[in-house]
Amino acid sequence: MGAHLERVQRRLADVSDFTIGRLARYRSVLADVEEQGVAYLSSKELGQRIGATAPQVRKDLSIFGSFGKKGKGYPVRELGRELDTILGRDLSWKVGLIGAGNLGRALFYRYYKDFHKESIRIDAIYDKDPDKIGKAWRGVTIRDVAELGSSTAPKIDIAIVAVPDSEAPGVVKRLIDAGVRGILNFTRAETPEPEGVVIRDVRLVVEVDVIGCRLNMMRSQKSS
Amino acid sequence: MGAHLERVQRRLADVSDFTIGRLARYRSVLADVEEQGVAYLSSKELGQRIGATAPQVRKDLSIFGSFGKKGKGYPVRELGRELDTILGRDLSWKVGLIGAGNLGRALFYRYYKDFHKESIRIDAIYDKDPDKIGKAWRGVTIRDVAELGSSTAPKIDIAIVAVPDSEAPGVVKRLIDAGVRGILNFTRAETPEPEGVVIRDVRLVVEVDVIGCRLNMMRSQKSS
DNA sequence: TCATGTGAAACGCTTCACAGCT
DNA sequence: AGCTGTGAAGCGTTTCACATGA
Repeated sequence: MGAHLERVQRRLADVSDFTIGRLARYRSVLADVEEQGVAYLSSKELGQRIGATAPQVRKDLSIFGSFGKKGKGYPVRELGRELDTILGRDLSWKVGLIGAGNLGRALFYRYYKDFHKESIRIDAIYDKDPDKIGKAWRGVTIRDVAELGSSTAPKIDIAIVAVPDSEAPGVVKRLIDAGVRGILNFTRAETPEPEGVVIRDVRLVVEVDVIGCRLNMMRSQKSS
Repeated sequence: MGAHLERVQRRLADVSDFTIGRLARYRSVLADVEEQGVAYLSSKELGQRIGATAPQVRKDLSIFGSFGKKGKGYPVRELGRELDTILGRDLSWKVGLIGAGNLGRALFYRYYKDFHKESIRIDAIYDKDPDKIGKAWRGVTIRDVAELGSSTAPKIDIAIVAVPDSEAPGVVKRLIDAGVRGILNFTRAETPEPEGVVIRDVRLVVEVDVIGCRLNMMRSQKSS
């Protein structure tokens, strides 16, 4: 393993999810501007694209090394590749979708559409409905969730969970037993996060509640 | 306006989105346990349900008053109503969906299904596709986005944006012009957040990247 | 002059410890 | 004994100011 990669991985250990989220968005911006033929981007420009300050961008990137050229900015292409490594994208994780209902289908096609730009592809789909099992979306066959973890089933690193709320706890348990270590959960279910497993939740109702609360807040400030 | 409500609104002013997000989840838990006939819940129990510590729960709730009974815990029903007020749920915001594609449909039915438990209902849908305009989902008619802001169109407080990425900037601008003050964005687009407007983003690709990065991190820790 | 990289300060969130009530 | 409410401490993140280099 190269000395550089080793340093990246050591430093990665104490980086927050906030920072990682921003790194992911920097990468996405860089992919966009690279396509447009831009060679250098300053921390200010990069920050503006995602609503972050210039010092924030510099701090984030400086964790892993000195990629910028003073007086010029950051080399778009080079920094993009660097972020691919930092984010672990070069390991090309296998992403699986659990739940082929309305939401599952929507997510599948969103990621499918983004693939050209974002290089994240769902390459396995699981459901428990016999009517769906055996069908395929864009060439990806829908398999029986019961197969999960069996030797015949395709291996998954990251699972996107879009099953009904009531089934989520069981599904998550099964995923973890099957060796899946990363889970993106779209259900209301609260799932314990065992050591060595990464779970992130997208809570649709909470998102709307937070917005409603902020609006409530603004209303009362104005009227006082 | 009552003195109590006034105090809630003053304190709301300097509360973080983290706290608001937890308040929303407490409310959701309380709705669940109220249905099961539980009368009191301790900060410890409430926290466990969402993966928060007991002191965290107490701090969060103490911002707005003293709702608990020492030695007993928090009265489920009462605290639930209180959180409804704090979150501004009693104002019953009008929620609109922009974009009636795969993702829009999925979100519509998710919220529709949750309505019984969560009381968030999408009551207006907009799209630009002539084939979709005029159709209805569960009795909610799909209208032309061009109508947005016109006097004939139903008023929206909070918009859920699920249009293609390329159209998002224009749609968001139009929403703000039409007086919408809360936006939940599911596209990759980066949109400036003008004073007085609340925007929250759900970035599907970033979520997967963060998980991938954490897995990368764990891998290298183990192997060293 | 322009923009990076970075230690130090500022800020905000979470945890802790314990007083106080039932 | 059990659990809440809360000031203070601890910890982590962001911002700032400036030294450094092109």
